[in-house]
Amino acid sequence: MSSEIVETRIRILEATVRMLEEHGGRGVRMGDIAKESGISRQAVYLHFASRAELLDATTKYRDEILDLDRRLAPSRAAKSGVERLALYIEFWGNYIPEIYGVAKALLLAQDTDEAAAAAWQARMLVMRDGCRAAIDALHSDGRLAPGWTQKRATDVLWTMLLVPNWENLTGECGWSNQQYVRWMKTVAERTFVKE
Amino acid sequence: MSSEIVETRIRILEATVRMLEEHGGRGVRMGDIAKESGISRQAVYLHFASRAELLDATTKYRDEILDLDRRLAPSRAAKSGVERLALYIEFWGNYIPEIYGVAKALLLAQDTDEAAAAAWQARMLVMRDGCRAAIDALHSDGRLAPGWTQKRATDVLWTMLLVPNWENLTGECGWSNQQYVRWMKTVAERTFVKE
DNA sequence: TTGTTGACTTGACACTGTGTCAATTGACGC
DNA sequence: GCGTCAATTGACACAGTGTCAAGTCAACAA
Repeated sequence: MSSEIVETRIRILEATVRMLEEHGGRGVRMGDIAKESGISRQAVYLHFASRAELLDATTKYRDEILDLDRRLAPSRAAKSGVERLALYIEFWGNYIPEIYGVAKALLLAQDTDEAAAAAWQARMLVMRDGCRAAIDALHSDGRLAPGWTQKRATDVLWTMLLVPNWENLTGECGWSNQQYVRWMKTVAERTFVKE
Repeated sequence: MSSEIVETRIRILEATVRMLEEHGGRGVRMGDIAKESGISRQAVYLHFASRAELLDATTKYRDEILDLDRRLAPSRAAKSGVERLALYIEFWGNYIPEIYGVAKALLLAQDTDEAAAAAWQARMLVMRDGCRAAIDALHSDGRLAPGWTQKRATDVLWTMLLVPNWENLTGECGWSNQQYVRWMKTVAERTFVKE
């Protein structure tokens, strides 16, 4: 039955998430994932053509499981640009730690793997859309600080929110995630909001 | 003569810089560097124990050649905290493109190489000192915006200036280096300077 | 002249991880 | 009983780093 195919596929995806989250996205090999799934290494390749494809599928699976859309709803429903900006940063800041392992693996695979780079980039462009929407809302309210074009402000907000920055602040600098969210909001407000 | 040893060593370092800058730090192998230096791959290992050691030595060599100290002088001589902050961002923003190839290679090697990770981290901690000095100067002047501790402001400034952010803005976002410098100054001033 | 030293060369090899291939097993439906 | 299909097993190609051993070659010294 094809439901068994699906079952194995999902078992692989679950195993991948588990391994990557456990090891912070580093040093997890195809063989490790196979072992964790309870199947042979080659069987993994029956379901995913390459490591990049597996990682890509895993991020999408993770978004589904974590109900990305529901999490995005508050920022989308915001009544002002200022609120939208704050809620988007809050969403993203709380989302990163939940996807960090998988995201990091994809981020690392970028260096050697064309397909992984494309998958990560696509993902980041989706995140950029959220930034753009927040900046646009701010602009519509007439609250975008003088000097910024919408494109330029979006670029900066997007860059600020990139995973390596979260990594540096919560890792190297020892911040809690709550601090990250609070201070990114502060920086974004001081930078982009008029008055 | 030992001057010949030095000559070969420097030839390797020069070749490494050339190759890395030319290829943006990606896909340059020990064999490529050897070929570019006009020696055998094994001869490279007579001078540098590992790829990480070579990359580390190359960044230090690059700093020397580019006269890092002289470049840092203006920000160190600044008469106010506000000026120091601006001059430090200007220094760093103009320095990154000159070391990008080598820096990127070290950054990439981090994933697989413990020693490379340590070398990069040490380098970034030196950069952090510059950030701390700027924030401290701002604080001494009583111009650090309310809400910031010196540590927290340093963390944020440091993170903002990390290479991946420069990479994203000048690469993905298509900014010129001049724009990078100008807008990072703007963000830093709005974020950290009182009034 | 011969001998030593030391940088460098050449070629083989170990190791790791990804991805491929081919032959085989074993369960299930018909 | 027969075909189908997921999965297994084991071998292998490939890339890149790093190691090892034997040999070359020039400079310098007695």
